[in-house]
Amino acid sequence: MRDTGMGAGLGGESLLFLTDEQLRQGIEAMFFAYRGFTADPDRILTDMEYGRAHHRAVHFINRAPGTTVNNLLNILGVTKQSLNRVLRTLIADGLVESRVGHSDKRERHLYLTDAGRALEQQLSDAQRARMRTAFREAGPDAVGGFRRVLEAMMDPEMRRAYARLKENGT
Amino acid sequence: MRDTGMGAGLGGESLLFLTDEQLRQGIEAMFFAYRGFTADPDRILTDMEYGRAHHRAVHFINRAPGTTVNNLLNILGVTKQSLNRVLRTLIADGLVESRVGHSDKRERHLYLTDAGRALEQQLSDAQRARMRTAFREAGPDAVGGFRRVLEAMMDPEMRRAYARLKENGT
DNA sequence: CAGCTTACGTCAGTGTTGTTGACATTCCAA
DNA sequence: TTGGAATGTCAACAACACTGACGTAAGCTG
Repeated sequence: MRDTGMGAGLGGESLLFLTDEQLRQGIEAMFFAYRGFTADPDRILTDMEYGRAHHRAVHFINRAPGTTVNNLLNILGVTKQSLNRVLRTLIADGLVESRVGHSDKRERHLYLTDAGRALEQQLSDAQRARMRTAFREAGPDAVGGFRRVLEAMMDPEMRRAYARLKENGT
Repeated sequence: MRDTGMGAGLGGESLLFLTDEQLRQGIEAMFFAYRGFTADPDRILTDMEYGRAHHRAVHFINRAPGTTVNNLLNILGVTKQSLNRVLRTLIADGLVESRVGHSDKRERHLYLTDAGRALEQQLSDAQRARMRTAFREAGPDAVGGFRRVLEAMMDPEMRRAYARLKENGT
């Protein structure tokens, strides 16, 4: 762990800091913030035939074009049957394209079509706008802390998936 | 907005900071972290007959004992039909008590029973443990940033609800 | 008091999203 | 080549959200 990196002088203070009340406030902050986080895309999606699951699929396909169903499954943390229902409608509506794997024909590689990219853009614009406002309001210093705490809150497996996507984007 | 509060000297840097890539990473961090955030209570709840909705109800009733149904509705952001289904089972199972209002007899005031408090304790222990570990790992400085960004991400209405609960806990 | 509103509960119907179970196809290795 | 593992699809079901409609009790107001 990185506890030692905090310096000995902070030991007492950090213990004092983590009162039950502070932790409870952190929990509630996560709850309320996540609501805000999903509110804008949700509004857009309900007008269409889609839900939050479609948003997630579109987001990560855009993020890692050519990804396989199995890979997407691990990232999203749902069963393949659940994902498949979503993918089926997205493919039927011409937002996602599924190409049979070249080397392994069992695999399907997923890509956004132009229409899919347009939807992703619309959804992500709304979500990024809120994130941008929040980052600006909280100040540059806060953003690092925000990201560090969130990363530490992830399950190790998800943490690795997150890191892989970060590299992807660079 | 509070943009001006950041000082003129940070303008360029903050603009540089908020690249699309940074924002997308923030979005993905929220997604993965929220999964971790709910994972432990979810595991406990599936063993019982309950779901995440029951957890939320129990959490906020514990947090604001004597709260009314209407108040809880606003905090949770669900329909009364949806909340009622949850409350009905919790009351039937003896985890929540519903008392008719003293001054306004239309209102029902909600309290946890001893059994309800026990469940809340069990769930919140797990969730707080993860939060504590994350806070420790990220360091004391990060916690402030974490909270500031989350608060800025909330809808104004939820922000007020959050602030009210914070005062409650003090 | 009469009529309107508020707070709460409930019944019925629907949609999204998760689950398990069963199955087809493809790959690979014994 | 045969059997097992991996990948993906189809079908049925459960949880939990939603809307809409209705009923009851209590408060408020003219």
